[in-house]
Amino acid sequence: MMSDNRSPRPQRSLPLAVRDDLLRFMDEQQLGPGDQAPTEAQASQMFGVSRSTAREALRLLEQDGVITVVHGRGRFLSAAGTLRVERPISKFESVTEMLEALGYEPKSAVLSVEQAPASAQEASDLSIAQDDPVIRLFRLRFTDDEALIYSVDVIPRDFLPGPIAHRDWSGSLTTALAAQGHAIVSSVARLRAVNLPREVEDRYSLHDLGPWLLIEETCVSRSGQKVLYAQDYHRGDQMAFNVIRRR
Amino acid sequence: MMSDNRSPRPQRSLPLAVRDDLLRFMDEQQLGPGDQAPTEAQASQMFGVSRSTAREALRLLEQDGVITVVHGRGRFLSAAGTLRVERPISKFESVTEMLEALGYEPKSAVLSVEQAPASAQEASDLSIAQDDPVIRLFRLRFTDDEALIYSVDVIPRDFLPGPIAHRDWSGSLTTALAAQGHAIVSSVARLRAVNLPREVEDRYSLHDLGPWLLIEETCVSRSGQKVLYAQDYHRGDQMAFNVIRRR
DNA sequence: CGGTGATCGGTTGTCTGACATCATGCCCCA
DNA sequence: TGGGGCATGATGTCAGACAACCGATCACCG
Repeated sequence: MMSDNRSPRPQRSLPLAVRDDLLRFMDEQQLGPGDQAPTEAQASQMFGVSRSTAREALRLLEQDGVITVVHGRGRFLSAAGTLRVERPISKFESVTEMLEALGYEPKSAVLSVEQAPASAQEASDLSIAQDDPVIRLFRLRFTDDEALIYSVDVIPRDFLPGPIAHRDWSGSLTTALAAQGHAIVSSVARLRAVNLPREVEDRYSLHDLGPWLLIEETCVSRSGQKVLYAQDYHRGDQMAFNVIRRR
Repeated sequence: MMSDNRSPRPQRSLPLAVRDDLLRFMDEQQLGPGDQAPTEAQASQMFGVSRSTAREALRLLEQDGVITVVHGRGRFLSAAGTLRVERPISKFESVTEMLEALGYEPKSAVLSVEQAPASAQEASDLSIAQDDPVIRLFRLRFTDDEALIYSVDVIPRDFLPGPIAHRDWSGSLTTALAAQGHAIVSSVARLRAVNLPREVEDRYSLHDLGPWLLIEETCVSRSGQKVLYAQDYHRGDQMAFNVIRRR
């Protein structure tokens, strides 16, 4: 029997901790697709939590596609659990975080910053009024003199107060927004294969770098506001993205 | 107060029904981002279910990014609810299904079919032994004489028995596999922006169609077997993919 | 008068126990 | 031997209670 030595730091919620315990347990037991996962009763006893909490933990596993539930029978390992994928795109992370996870030391060149009234497109994407002031930030991420990402970020002016001239824009926008109480918790993104816009190619000498993967992303803060609209052009020969798909 | 006229048709689970009721309710009330959603107590009373069920329904909404929960305060609408995401890529669908959902009438040209020993790459991707026999299927999807997708499908021979010469390869591979008891339930995909391989461009006259979005996808069946390795090249100017991201 | 800590009402998180519903396999009987 | 009822074990739902947390109010004290 396993002890519930989880007393010192709940920190994250109990169900999350139990979920991880369950994952560890099933990993140790070398369970494969089709095998039965611990039942609610077993899980609650194994880890010393109530059935509700155990049930919640199992539901988290179901949400991740690790198990599927059959009423009256039990829960069973699904095939998706065997597919481990690192950094799925469905997990939000900032460009900075992503590059660091890839082992790059992300350097960032600020091409320009400006404050301007929102275009119709931007206003629509950010659910603000047209001509509301926004900050537009053009940057180039690179490593070892190799361009990796050309990005355009649009932020409603209110979310990032203070003079734009004296801020260090080379750092992470998401942490800057988080410092203002607008931590990003989710986003909706759209992926397309494109060429870099001609004028960008010309202005920054980014010719002949092949196709780019454009990610247009609207980011939502914890309070439910759209705080950032980003267009990130990723070098196709350098960057790739993984995703788990389920029926 | 709302009545619980849900007696005749449970059908789908109770929490799912309550979730939809909640969505309708919040829509009628014209709640916007930042507004508070019904509490667990309110929801359980409104729809005549226990608090556990109401809680579960609210959790489903949270899972969809419609609301965010704050311990001790309540649940609040997120702007993500206003961003409706059609056909998120995390939801598995076959190329045929996708094209139909886009309103295309997918026509499919079989460029070639062959049986051959698996390459090292293919063997690794499909977790089979090198030189195990596989079927290789090269196709072009198009509509109105416009090429949309160039695809290469690799299937271990065992999963699709019978003579390969007399099969209609223009239909959906996933349904063919499902008919053999190998229905695809999940997959791992990798997205990249690329140019079409030179020899493919030349052979099929696919020049000057701009960048392509390459999706390399390993599909697994319910029993956990890897039954299909697909490379789908999507025309960048025609196809785009959406995804919801969460921290 | 102003700051500060206690208290309270509201909300989500967790626990306990019970019953309903569903799926399966066994046993008994016709 | 075949079939139906039933025991068993699993998830689904219900009810009630208490804990943890947050925000606002209010009384107290310097």
